[in-house]
Formats: sequence, C-alpha cells, structure tokens
Amino acid sequence: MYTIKEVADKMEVSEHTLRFWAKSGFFPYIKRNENNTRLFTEEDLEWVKIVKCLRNIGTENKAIKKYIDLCTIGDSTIAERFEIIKDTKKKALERMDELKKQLELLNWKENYYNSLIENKSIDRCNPINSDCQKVAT
Amino acid sequence: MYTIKEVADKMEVSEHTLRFWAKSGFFPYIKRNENNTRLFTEEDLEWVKIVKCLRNIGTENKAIKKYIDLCTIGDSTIAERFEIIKDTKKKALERMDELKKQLELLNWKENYYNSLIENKSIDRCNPINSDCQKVAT
DNA sequence: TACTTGACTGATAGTTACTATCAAGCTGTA
DNA sequence: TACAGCTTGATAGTAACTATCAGTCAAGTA
Repeated sequence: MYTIKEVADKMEVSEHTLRFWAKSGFFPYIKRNENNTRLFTEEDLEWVKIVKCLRNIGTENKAIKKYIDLCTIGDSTIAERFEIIKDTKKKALERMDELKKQLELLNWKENYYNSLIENKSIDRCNPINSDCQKVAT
Repeated sequence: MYTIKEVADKMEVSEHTLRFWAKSGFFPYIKRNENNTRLFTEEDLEWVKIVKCLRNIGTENKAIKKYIDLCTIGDSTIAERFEIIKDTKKKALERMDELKKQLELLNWKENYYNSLIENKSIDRCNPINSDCQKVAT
C-alpha cells in the first residue's frame, strides 16, 4: 500500500496530478485509511500506468474516463475496449514515426552546430538557413 | 509562397495554432503582402518544422522563443543553441523509450482483448486484473 | 504535555497552450 | 452587385495541469 507521495515518486507523476486524476475518476477502486488518506495498491499502480500511457499518447481525459468506465462495467464492453486500444496503438505508432523524423532533424542540427564549434569556423549561413536546413530524408 | 491555410494543410498544424505561434514570435522573418496577409516562404516552413519538433518533445513556448531569438542573434549564440539541441535530443530519446514501453503495454492489451473475443470466452478476471496486468518486461 | 514537523486533505486560483468565435476586410466569380 | 471564401486581430473559452492555502492528523522531540 502506497501513499500518494510514494506513488508520485515511483511512477513519476506529480502528487497534484495524481489527485487531479483521482478526482477525475481514473482510479475507480482506490481505498482510503481511517484518516481519509488515499492508499494505492499494486493494482491501483497499474491504473496509474495505463492512464499515464493513454495520456502520453494524447488521449484526452474525457476519453480516458470513458475507457475506465468501460473497464468497470465488465465483460460486455470488451469489444469497445479492444477498439480503443487499437486506436491508441495506431496513434502511438504515428507518434513514434514523427519522433523518429524529429530526431533526425535534431541529429542534423547537433552535427551542424558541433562542426561549427569544432572547426571554430564562423557561421556564414544566415540564421534561417543554418537552423532550418532540410534534413536529407 | 504559402498562405496560412496552405501551411496548415502541408504541415499539419491548425491555422489557429500557426497564428498563435506567429504572435508568439516563432516566425521571425515572415513577410506579408499588401493586404496584410502572411505569406510563408520555404524557409518559414522550416521554422514551422523546428517549432513543431521542439513542441512535440515538450519544450515550452517560452524556451522555444528563446531558441528562436538565439538563432536570429547569430554566430555568438552557437554554443548555447548546441546545448539546447543536445538537451532536446536527450528528452526525445527518453520519450521514445517511454513510448516503446507503452506500446508493449498496448500490445499486451490488444492481444488480451483479442483472445477474449476470438475464443468468445467470458472475461473471468475482474476489471483491474484484466486491464492492468503487468506486461512481461 | 506541549510543540514542531511532515504528510495528507479539499477548495480555489493561476498558468500554459491552445481552440473557438466573431466582426471586418479583400478578392474573384455569377 | 452580391456572395462565397479567404484573410486579419481581438477576445473569450477550454483542457489539463500546477500552485497556494487553510486545515487535519500522527509521530517525534523538549
């Protein structure tokens, strides 16, 4: 059983955000002790994980709540949950692709700046060209 | 030369966001025609690309403005820009790693739901376990 | 026993980065 | 000439945090 602070550290989500998520109904089975303090079980950590996952991929909170609700309803919602997960996976792969391209751009810039510094040469390109040259794709 | 609408389509950024970014000073060299309409050059598109890149990796707008300003200052800021790009690249790699792990989770869930549907079996796990089982890492 | 420290609570306000709505202006076709 | 379709800036609204605050509680120390 973990306090909100321990969960924040363990899962790398701020206490504020965890409270906000709790208030949003993202942790449907969470328990409290006699002092009204939230105590997260291992299962609750798994809910944190899936919420973090969906959030990171850009799923909006309303849609996350919908998914959580479907989970708590039970068997009858499996097909719908399956679709949500497939959609999310698709979005995740798109993000991954975009990130890869953007990493290429950053690599190009890193090399560019590095060569300018190493050679101690003067940047003769104007800022537009030096900073925005196309990456060879 | 592209209008804001054309840039929005081409770069997959909304017109609203482009205007917001323009107002934030993210396109320092942008020109207007005699009717005050913004016209984006190819170089401006490269600025859009780098802003999109930084934004996507989580750089906040204030920091993006700082980078843009450094670019427009010129040679003297190359070392500083180099550091920014290195930091951004680091963050991008971290995002990539996180995304990979989250894709594993989604894959696990996809398979799980799929097998439940295919076998037409009943979901015997409670919602917590069915939706939050740990992915074998 | 009194006091301080530290973690928790909910309520509320503030911030960031959009996102939508609006009135107004220009342009090209019917 | 009208109107459709694009643009503009100003302004308001929204999502998702993020920070601040007053208050509760338990444990440790003087």
